[in-house]
Amino acid sequence: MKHITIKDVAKKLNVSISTVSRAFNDKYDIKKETRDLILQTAQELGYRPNPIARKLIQQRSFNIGIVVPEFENSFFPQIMLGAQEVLHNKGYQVLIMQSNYSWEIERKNVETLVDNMVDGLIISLTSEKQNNEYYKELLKQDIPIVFFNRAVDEIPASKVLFDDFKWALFATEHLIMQGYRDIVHLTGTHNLTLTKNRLRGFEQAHRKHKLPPGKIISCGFKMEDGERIAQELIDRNEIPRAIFAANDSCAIGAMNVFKQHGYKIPNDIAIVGFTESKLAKHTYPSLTSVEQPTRDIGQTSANLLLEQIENKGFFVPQTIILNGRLNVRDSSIKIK
Amino acid sequence: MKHITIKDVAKKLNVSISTVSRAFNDKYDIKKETRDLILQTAQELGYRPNPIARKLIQQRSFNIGIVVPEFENSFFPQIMLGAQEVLHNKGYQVLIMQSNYSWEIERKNVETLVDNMVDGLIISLTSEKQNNEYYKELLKQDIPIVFFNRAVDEIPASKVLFDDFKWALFATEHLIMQGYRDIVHLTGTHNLTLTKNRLRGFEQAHRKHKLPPGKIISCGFKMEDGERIAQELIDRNEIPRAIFAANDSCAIGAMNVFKQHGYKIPNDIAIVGFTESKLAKHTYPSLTSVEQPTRDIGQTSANLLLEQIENKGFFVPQTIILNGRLNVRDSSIKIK
DNA sequence: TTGTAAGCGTTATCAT
DNA sequence: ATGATAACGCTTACAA
Repeated sequence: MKHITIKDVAKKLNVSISTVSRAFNDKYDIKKETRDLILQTAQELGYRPNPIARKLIQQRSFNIGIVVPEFENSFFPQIMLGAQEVLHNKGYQVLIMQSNYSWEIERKNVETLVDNMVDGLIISLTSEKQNNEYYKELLKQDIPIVFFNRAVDEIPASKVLFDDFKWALFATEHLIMQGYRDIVHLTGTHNLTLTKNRLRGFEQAHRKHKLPPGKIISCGFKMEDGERIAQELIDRNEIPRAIFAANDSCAIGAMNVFKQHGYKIPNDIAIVGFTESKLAKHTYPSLTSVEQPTRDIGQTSANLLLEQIENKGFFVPQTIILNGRLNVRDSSIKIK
Repeated sequence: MKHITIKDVAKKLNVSISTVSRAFNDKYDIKKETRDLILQTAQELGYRPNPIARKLIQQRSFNIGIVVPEFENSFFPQIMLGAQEVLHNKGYQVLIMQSNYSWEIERKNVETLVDNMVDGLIISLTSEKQNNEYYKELLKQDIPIVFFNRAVDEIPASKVLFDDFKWALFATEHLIMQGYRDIVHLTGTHNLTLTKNRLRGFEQAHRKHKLPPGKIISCGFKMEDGERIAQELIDRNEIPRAIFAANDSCAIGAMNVFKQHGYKIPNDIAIVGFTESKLAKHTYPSLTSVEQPTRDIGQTSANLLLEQIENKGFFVPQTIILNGRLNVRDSSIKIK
């Protein structure tokens, strides 16, 4: 079955295709009656202007592309919800792609989106090294991009970020204030800026409170990472009094293993996570964690992007840093 | 900055645009040397064939659209991962859109995807009523669609489903075998086929074991729904001995409220959920639940779609029903 | 107010 | 093996 095109409508009414086109694009002069007639018969015929053809000529699509590493952890989904809200309101449709934490796939994703002529991109980087030149090239071609969550200084684009240093400092301080000493930090994936910043916060907290530096263990962001580290600590009989993990998955993985081995949380080991996951509230005991303003991140990114789309050519890249919250729960309460 | 087009490459090498085009589409005759030369200079110039133009003429895009209600619960994300795996392997890119449980947005999503000329669609319906005529129309236009999770009989398309009846029966039987009586079923969202099927399974289990019919409470799929129902039961002092909830969120919501009021799970109330969420393993106590083969659902849907794309015109809609698993955990263990 | 025709960046059908 | 040229479905000067 063939698609109904502008020609079919034109033929049916014995008008030119430009007239039909005009009926669908208010900005031109056209008699009200003809327009109504055209719109009506178009509807009857089931005609919808083909946006592919439209894109080809107008070079814009009213589509926005979002690329995220995954959406299993409700962190990215919530951000996308926030972004979608704003973008829908402005008449944009949102195309989402996931990179699966692979920079090659991320690259393909972005290319696909660009190929589809999205008007702009919202991206959370998977790698801080691999695609930088490519992104710079896109930016040079005046394709609006906003990065969030993970970004790279050398890419001159707008960014929506979180102050990992500050909140890691707060999270660690919280443990210190509760009276815990001998705190171990389980770091995130190696080499990531946010990993480094969370680590810096951890260290700064110790300095600020004139404590000897805390122990640092390279861990990772997955539950298995936390499980592995906990097992190693148990095997080596080096049980810390408290743990500050670089994210919730890792914290929960460690917590589970400790629990299985009979350790009580927080009585034997207190634990604090980072980047509030849906799980934190529901684990036993519930997990103290730093919450990021996910919805706000999405909205802010979208607004920044829209601004950039509207002032294409002469806009100044902005970096917005949003605030979070420390949700104190049972895993780190003060023990008597 | 202007986009580099086929013309730029042609001009640079003093060949016709058709030759350049041929270099990019193996199927035509072209001298190896010219092709290599063209490909190389194209690379240097940063030229990539514009897929929009390509789509316009070829009427295909090697893009597949997936529409889901949400991706906060890891259920849909895992399915998409499975689908993406298969589709990437076959050279397709995957565009994802979320309907937010609104059939209007779902409609817009599908329209956007069709407008972008995706070669096929994988959809989980949000409503079983609202867009049916539209989908039938698309199918008539030979647009390949596979529905999964939620589908409607009257739409003649391929479907990948789960046997809700059977697994609700198993789940309920599990409670019965553990010795629990006075079981209450918290149903899912009203009017959905899967809600009805889970309910039927619950009832059938009672019949099969010659028990008086269990109590049924209309609940919903959200955590708040479960919380509300639990609160009502407590207020009315109608504490059941066991609960079979239509999904995990609802089960967990109810469990939390009961726990807050001092009830022990499963000693006072046993609970079984449905459709394994990531949470189930981590709640306290851990939640017995029916697990759907999410990854398999995604892969199967993708394969069905690819088959359909390749045999466009004459294919027979298939319905594939996949198997699940009951993960027995602490919330429903036998009490002494 | 409406029609004509050029053009968006490709591919595909002819010739050559 | 390569080049002209029509076509894909639409928008938009320009002409009428």
